[in-house]
Amino acid sequence: MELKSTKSRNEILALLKKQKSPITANEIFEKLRGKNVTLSTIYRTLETFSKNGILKKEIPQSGTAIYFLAPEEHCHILECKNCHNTIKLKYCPYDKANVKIKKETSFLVDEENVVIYGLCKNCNKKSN
Amino acid sequence: MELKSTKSRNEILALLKKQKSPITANEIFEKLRGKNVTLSTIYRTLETFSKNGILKKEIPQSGTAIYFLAPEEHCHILECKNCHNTIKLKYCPYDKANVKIKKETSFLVDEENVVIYGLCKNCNKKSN
DNA sequence: CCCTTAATGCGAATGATTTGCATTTGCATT
DNA sequence: AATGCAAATGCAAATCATTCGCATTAAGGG
Repeated sequence: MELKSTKSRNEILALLKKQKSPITANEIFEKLRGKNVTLSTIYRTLETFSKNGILKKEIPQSGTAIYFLAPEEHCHILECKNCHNTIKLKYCPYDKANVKIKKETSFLVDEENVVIYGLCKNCNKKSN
Repeated sequence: MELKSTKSRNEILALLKKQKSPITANEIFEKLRGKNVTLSTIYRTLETFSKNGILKKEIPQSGTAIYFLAPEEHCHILECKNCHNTIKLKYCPYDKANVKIKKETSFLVDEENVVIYGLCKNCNKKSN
């Protein structure tokens, strides 16, 4: 009997569900202003949800953790560093490469990062 | 006339050169105890070196930045999450996959992370 | 040797995240 | 509906990594 249903948790989960791209704890805090949810509660909830496999937590190069609903099965999200739009890949683009690495070096790659950063079609054009 | 040669910088660079695996600012600080190098100097030096392409800085899932000598050309380092030994790959295992992604989605993957985490041969055995 | 500017030391500030502790609340049980 | 207890929350203080301000020092070109 762990994981009680509380107002804060429901708010946070609902927000994450309608969220298209990964979000930080502080952004959640901002978006829930007026709903009386503390930052520490947010952090604790995100931690709990992550441990229970409901959410995925990642630390991008900015250094600030981002959270998003854990995908049902292993897949990847392409996130544009510029506009933050995302594209969900239905397959793992690197699995074959990882098998090759395993064969050559016996090293088992940990496919830990679901989010792959780069530039989407639009932003790539602009930046040229 | 930028980038002066100073005692601190030489110490830090020398350390990084004999370092087999990526290291944090604080670890550098520990290893240079007695050499009179301040943490802020270390951070500033690492920043400077990174900007000048001498070092590469990455933020792994632990959230604490790691630094290492910038590889001459694009390549990858396999780092064991358990024993921290590293294997340097001479090629980029993911470049073909990234070309495929580009073709399919027009998304240009940013090959930002040089370090790939996982388990080496030995540690993989033990963990089973 | 002098001068300008970058580099350093030190401590304080920052930002993200965690923690201690008292209080509240969910929820299973009377 | 009342009770009990562990889990959840709020709040403020603590922690950790990193950055900054500012006075002092030292590189290295002239």
